[in-house]
Amino acid sequence: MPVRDAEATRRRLLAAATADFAAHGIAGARVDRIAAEAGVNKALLYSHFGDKLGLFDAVFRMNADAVVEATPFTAEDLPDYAVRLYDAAIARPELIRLATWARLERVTPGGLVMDEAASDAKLRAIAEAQRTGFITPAMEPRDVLALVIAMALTWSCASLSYAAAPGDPEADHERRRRALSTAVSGAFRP
Amino acid sequence: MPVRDAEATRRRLLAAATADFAAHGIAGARVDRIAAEAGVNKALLYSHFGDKLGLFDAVFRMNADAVVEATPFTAEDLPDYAVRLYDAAIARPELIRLATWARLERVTPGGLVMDEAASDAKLRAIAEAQRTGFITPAMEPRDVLALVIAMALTWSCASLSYAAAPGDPEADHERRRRALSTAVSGAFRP
DNA sequence: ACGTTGTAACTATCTAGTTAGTTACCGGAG
DNA sequence: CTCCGGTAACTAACTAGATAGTTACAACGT
Repeated sequence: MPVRDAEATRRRLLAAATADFAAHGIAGARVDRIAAEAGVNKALLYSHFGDKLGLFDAVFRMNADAVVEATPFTAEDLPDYAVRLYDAAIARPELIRLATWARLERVTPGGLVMDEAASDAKLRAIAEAQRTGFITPAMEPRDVLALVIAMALTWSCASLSYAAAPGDPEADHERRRRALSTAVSGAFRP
Repeated sequence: MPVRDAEATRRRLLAAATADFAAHGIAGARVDRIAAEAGVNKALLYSHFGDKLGLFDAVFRMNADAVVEATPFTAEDLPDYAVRLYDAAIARPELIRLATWARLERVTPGGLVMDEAASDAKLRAIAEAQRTGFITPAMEPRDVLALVIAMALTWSCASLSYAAAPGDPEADHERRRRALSTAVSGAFRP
């Protein structure tokens, strides 16, 4: 590999920035700390990303795409989708933190993580599952989707009720998965 | 009223600090801005609250107590409790934001808003409602409570799925209340 | 030779927290 | 009633360090 590699530099910056923004938020993150952690000169960071906000947006977009692609949506089996989302949120808390910072410090209302296309596809799948009797037709698809996601993130690191600790015994996780599955199953039964 | 009133000064500081912390978080809030907004000298702020974190903790405790007392818990009617919590979250988004900042920047795992006593009382009420057949005994009370709260906050300003806008038409709120009520009702049915 | 990649040092501004001193209030002595 | 002294409430100005962003210049590779 070459001594000079703009692409690799960019990746190192994004990795360091992801960690720092997830830990401290936009206002709390430090540009010098990120550059030092990445082993990159600060001026180089600015030439790549413009400013601190530009760096945050790049970090957020990258990670939001990753998480959406990582957990495929199954409208005809919402409990399973919820459980997989629970696992993803526990396994990668920094993504949840990043999204929460973005919500608080950047975009105020509306959708956040998913783009229009990803969201639309899920909504259509829910409508179809309502027609075929997997999901109650008593709610609008967008409310079904929002509720399932909220339920899956009940114990996430940004939860206002009760956040799971990283070192919780597997039995706790298993108990929550069962509770979540039961609750989702009942909540949207036709 | 006296020209000098330490208690009134304290209240003005807490009010200004609540607004600033809710808007910008701990790292983003500015001590000078808070003092100026309250019309209080900065040194006075420090004599009252020690430092920035001390001020935040005072602000958070005050508001957390207020919200817990404002929405009484009814284990035998969880859908109604959820709807009242939804309304509270929409009406006072700054409380939700404050709690979310606290979660991200201060306490990492475990409970957040409620103290031991308030939480215990709710958990016992849920256990009782499980015995009397209002709530499924298939889940532990703590999971029931966490899930209900998470569901009620599905559209709150800190939601990762879809945040309600302040100016949403009443029809949207009504639609969400019905969806929430239906979902909660189904999720914990025995 | 020349654009891309990289660096060290710098600046202007901001920020939490402090200090040394001033003013209103209040209870008691005269 | 009024003067006095102590104390609590309050203030202007300051400090030391941090912070985002810039500049002028050097080295690499092709």
